[in-house]
Parts: sequence; C-alpha cells; structure tokens
Amino acid sequence: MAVAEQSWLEHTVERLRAEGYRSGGARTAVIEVLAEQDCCLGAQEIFDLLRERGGRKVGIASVYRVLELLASLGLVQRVELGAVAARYEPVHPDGDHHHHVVCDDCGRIAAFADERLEHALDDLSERLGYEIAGHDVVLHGACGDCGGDPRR
Amino acid sequence: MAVAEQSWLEHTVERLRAEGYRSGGARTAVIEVLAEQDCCLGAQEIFDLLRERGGRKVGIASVYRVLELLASLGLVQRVELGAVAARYEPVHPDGDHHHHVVCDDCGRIAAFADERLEHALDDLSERLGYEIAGHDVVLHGACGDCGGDPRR
DNA sequence: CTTGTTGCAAACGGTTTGCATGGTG
DNA sequence: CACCATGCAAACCGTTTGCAACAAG
Repeated sequence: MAVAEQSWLEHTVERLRAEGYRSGGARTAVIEVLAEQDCCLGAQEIFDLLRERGGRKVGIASVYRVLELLASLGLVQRVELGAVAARYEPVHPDGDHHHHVVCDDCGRIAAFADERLEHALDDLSERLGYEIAGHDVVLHGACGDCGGDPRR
Repeated sequence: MAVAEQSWLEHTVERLRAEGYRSGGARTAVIEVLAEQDCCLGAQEIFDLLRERGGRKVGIASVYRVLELLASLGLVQRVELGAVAARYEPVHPDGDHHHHVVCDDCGRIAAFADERLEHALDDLSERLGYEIAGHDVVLHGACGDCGGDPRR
C-alpha cells in the first residue's frame, strides 16, 4: 500500500504541474494528508489533522479549494455517504476502487471491493443511454459492534 | 403505476395511523405529492409544488418534518445524488426499487433497475460483517443530450 | 381539553466566495 | 514582478429547531 500511496502522491503532483498549477504550501499539505489515507476523509478532518500537526497554517477554505480542484481533475473522488458532510478519497491511477458500508448506528465506515458488483455495473453502464463516467455504491446497516439489529 | 401509487398512499396513511400519528393537513399534502412521483424529488420542489397548487399554506419546515418522519418509518427513502440537496422518493411496499443515473452536465436524473446488480448486492451483503438494511447506487455520466463526453 | 401538528422565523453547519496578502515561477 | 495561491471572515443555502397558534381525537 505504501507503494500505491507514493504513486498517487507523485502522480497527483505531476499532473498538477502538467496542468500549469503552481505548488503552494496548503495544496501540498492537503495532498500529503490525502496520500496517507486508504479510505475517505471529511474536509473538516483534513483541516483538523493539518492543524494538530502544527506546520503551516492552512485555512478550511483552502482545504475545500484543493479538494474541488483535485476532484475536477479526477484525482480524488467525492463520496456521498448520506451523512451530513461529504468525504473525499484519492483515486488511484491503476483504476482500483472500492465502495463503502456505513453503520447507521455508530457511523463507522468500512470499505469493500467486489468484482461481481463491478462487473454488473459495467454491463449496466453499456445499456443505459448515458456515457457513464463513474459510480457510487453505499450500503447501509448496522456493524458488528452495534448488534445485528438495523432498526434502532 | 396508478395502482402502485394508490397503494403507497394508502399504505402510508394507514401505517401512520397505526403508529398513532394524527393526520394533519400539511402531512397529508406532502404525502399526496410524493404519491404522484415515480422518481425522487427535492424538499424545495415539494414545497414549490404545494405553493403553486394553492391549497393550504405549507411551511418548508413541515415538508422536512414529514420527510424525516416518513424516512424514519421506511416509507420514503432519502436519496443522495451527490448534488447539493438530498432527494426523497416513496418506498413501495412490494419491495421493488430502482437506482439513479445522474447527468453531470445538465443534472438530469433517470432511474434504472437491474436484477443482476441487486443480486450481486444481496450476495455481498451476506459476506460483510454488517447487517445490511439497504443500499444506494448512483451512476454518474453524461446523458444522451449532453453528448457522449463525460468530461467537462 | 390534551397533545400532536404546523407556520414562521431564527439558528445551524457545511461549503463557497470576496478580498487583501503572500509566495511561486 | 505578474499572477496564482492562501487565510480570514463574511456570505450562502439546505436543513433543523424554538415557539406560539392551531387542530385532531
């Protein structure tokens, strides 16, 4: 995974340079935090992480600006988990991706990947009148710790 | 479809009564609007529809309150399409459900159903450590009218 | 009458934007 | 040294909440 992280970071930095963006401190800091993640992170969490690490002072607005930029270039994906705030995660250049299960009780988020699901989605994409660029799948339920009862 | 609409409306009204809720005017009005829909609708759209129909004056807060109540009883589903506002749609008692494709250009929303996808999701649900209560699938892309180019 | 329901307006919280300052190329 | 990037604070907007008036049972 360390390799994949590294490659995402490099890939991202290189892509930004290629697109003509300058490399400011806030942008670099946000990208570094994202590169360490293996699952999605909220904007506020990124902001908090940056603050507690000390270093350069990064404004929450910059976090959002960086996320928006990266998302527009397809370098991160915005993930809507139905909760209050949106979350973001790196998009790996090798095409690998996963989806999420959210515990409706405690809010815990887990990732999963399933080939059959992807296959069904790919086939489906061809049959719709849309040019499909991507997809999101979110499962809801109760995680092991919250008992097997999804009601509450 | 008219039958299904009718049954959802009746099913919903009956369920609310069974749960001990009183039948106020605003709640009834919102339920009627929802019953006419075959796809998801935003809270503001429901509010606007109610206003333009004249009738009783319904506050936006009531729209949200009704939607929250219905969602908590599983009578409507909150659909997160990654856009700004959440959308809501009736949950039919027969268990039928569909998912959505969103055009990233014009925002158009279309519905689709796919048995293989559902099957893959059901199987998957059993293998995760979660007690799965539901799932959302959202495809993103460009619709026919917006050209086949998903970028932009 | 008792208690849930509703409209209005204010509060809230995540996200975006305006603007002056700072840093990159 | 031109211009993008950034921090701060204010603006925005969808959603929630407080509260007093209302209406169902």
